[in-house]
Formats: sequence, structure tokens, C-alpha cells
Amino acid sequence: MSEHAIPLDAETNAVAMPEDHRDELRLWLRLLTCTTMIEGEVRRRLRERFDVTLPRFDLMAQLDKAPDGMTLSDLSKRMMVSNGNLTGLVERLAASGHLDRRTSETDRRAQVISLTELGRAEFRTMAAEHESWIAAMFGDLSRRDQADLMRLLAKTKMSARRATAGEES
Amino acid sequence: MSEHAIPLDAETNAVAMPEDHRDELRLWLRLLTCTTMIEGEVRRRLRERFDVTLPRFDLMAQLDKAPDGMTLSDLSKRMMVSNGNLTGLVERLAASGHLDRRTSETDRRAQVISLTELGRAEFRTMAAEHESWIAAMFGDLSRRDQADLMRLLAKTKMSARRATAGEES
DNA sequence: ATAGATTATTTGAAGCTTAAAATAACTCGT
DNA sequence: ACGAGTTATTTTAAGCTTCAAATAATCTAT
Repeated sequence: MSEHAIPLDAETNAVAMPEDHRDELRLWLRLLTCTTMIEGEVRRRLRERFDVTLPRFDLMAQLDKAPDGMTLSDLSKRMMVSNGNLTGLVERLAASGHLDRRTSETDRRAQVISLTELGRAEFRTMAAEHESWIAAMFGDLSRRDQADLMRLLAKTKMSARRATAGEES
Repeated sequence: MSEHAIPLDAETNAVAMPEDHRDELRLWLRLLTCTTMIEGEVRRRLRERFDVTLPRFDLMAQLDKAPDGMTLSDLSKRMMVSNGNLTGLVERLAASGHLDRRTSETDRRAQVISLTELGRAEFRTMAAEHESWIAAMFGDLSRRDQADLMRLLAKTKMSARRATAGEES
């Protein structure tokens, strides 16, 4: 097309000049913005309506799905937070009577954490309202949009998992 | 269609029996998982490669886009974090010589924050590598997938903004 | 059985984060 | 010029979060 002395086209240059990944960056920033907006609002409402923090709510949510309790390690993996973090979180929620901790019968290292009746009752009340907040957040998306987004996020999750894992290529 | 004695269909029941929003909840949890995975890995690599925290990187990223500097309030809005949070963050990055703070000439309440040469140089080095990490995270998505995801997240962002804003319906 | 490796949890230090209250500077209508 | 209201920032207290090191219990391969 052009006769100007541009020696290499973009393709050929790909190795010497690092590729442009601004689109992926924009995608990441948008993903982050969505999450931050929703999370911030949920945090605000949990405090306002129930005087509870989001980490405490999240912890109770995990335990509500596990009637027989979970160990700290299980919780740590599921919630993707550090062990040390959970130690303090569990400590505070146990002090307020929302959680029980007992030593595992099969492994004396492990603590099995579970909701007390109080904890379960309070969580379920909060969860019902929480669910409606979330529904409202996604309210402008059609069912089709929601399904598409779900599918694309599943793909993203797997892609990120591969990029994150081992590095063993 | 059916002649069974089910008095009300789902539509009619919507008020009495709260709707089921488990799909939206699943969508939210998946969004959160994707963000948490990527963010955690970025945080880990920033520490490992550059001994820098993610909040510091984010702050520098904002300032890199604003050669003339920004006030704390601007930064607070853009980064969606509290003012008090920024005070400490800026304090630490100024102490390490990455940031300059000067009082605005037109408003003696406002601090104008900008990157020093050191800060800018270090940020650009990190940013180049960071961009390639992010690209790899989304590496399994086709261009089409990326475009679709971008569009759906834009919709989500607007939906959440509406659900979050005023409440004045 | 026992040493060495692994796994579960806790602790400690540093930093991040928020909400709420306090301080200081600006704006606007009179 | 004055006072009321708004805006920019800092401070404080409490809690969250991570990483790294320490402790304790379990598992595994001799």
C-alpha cells in the first residue's frame, strides 16, 4: 500500500516490540470496577441494615452451606483469604456467639467451625435481603445477558486459573 | 395448560412469595471469584517482582495518567476508596520519594499529588510487565469473547450504578 | 519406630480500609 | 462583610489482610 520506508509491519514486529494489550487491560479494569461498585454497596448496606461487616457475612455464608462445619483450611481455600486472616475473623465471630469451634476428632491440629443457632438465624435473615440487593444490581440485564455473562465469566475463571497455576506452561 | 389446583402462577405470586434470585447470586459470586483470583495473583506478583503493594501500584497508575497531578478527592473518587485511606497511602509513597505533594494554588485546602521522576520511571517498568500478566489472564478468551464480555460488563456497571444511586426510583 | 516432610493453625508486624468526627478553607446569598 | 452551608483533608479507632515465622500434629518411607 504505502511506499514509505516503514521496515516491518505490526505482525513482524511482534517479537521485538512487545504486543499491545491495552484491550485486556481495559477489560480487567472494567471487571474490577463492577466488582468494587457492587461490593462497596453491599458492604455499606450490611453495615447500615445489620451492623455486620462483609467478611463476617462471607464467612457465615460459607458455613451456612456446610451444616457439619468446616476447618479453617477449607474456609481459607473457599474464601481465597489467608489462614491468619481467618483466625482473627473466627475469633471475633465466636466471641459474639455466632460460631462454634471444636477440635476435629480425627485430626487434633484441625479446628472444625460451624454456625450456632443464633449465627444461622441471623445469617438467613441477612441473606434473604442480600439476595434481593444483588438481583437489583443486575436488574438491567436480560436473562440472555445474564446467561452470556455467566458463560464468559466461567471462561475467564478457567483462563485465569491456567495463567495463575504452576507456570509450568 | 394444567388443570391442577395450583392457585397462582409465578407472576401472580411475585408479591406474596419473594422471588428466587439464586441465578443473580451465582452470577455475582462468579464475578467476585474472577476478580479475586486475578487480583490475588497480581498482588502476589507485584510483591514478588517489585516488592510493591497493589494499592501503591493502583495509586501510581492513576497519577501516571494525570501529568499535572490530582487532588486527594479526585483520587478518592477514581479509585473508589475512602479519603482517609488515601491520606496514609500518599504519605507512605511520598516518604519513599515516589510522590510529590504541593498545596493547590487556587484552593489552599487541596493537596495536588503527582509522580516524581523516580515514581514515574518505576511505575512504567512495572506497568509494562503488569499488562502482560493481565493479557495472559484473559488469554483463553477469543477477541469475540473479550468484546462480548466488555459489552456485558458495561451493561452491568450501568445497572449497578442505577441500583446503587439515590434510591429515588 | 523414627527422621524428614507435609499439613493445620497461630502469632506478630506492617500495612490497608472504613466510618465517623474534627479541622480548615471555600462559596454563596444577603 | 457576615454566617450558613459545602468541600478537602486529616485524625482516630476498630477491624481486615497479608506475609513470614513459629508451633504442633500428622504422614511416609524406610
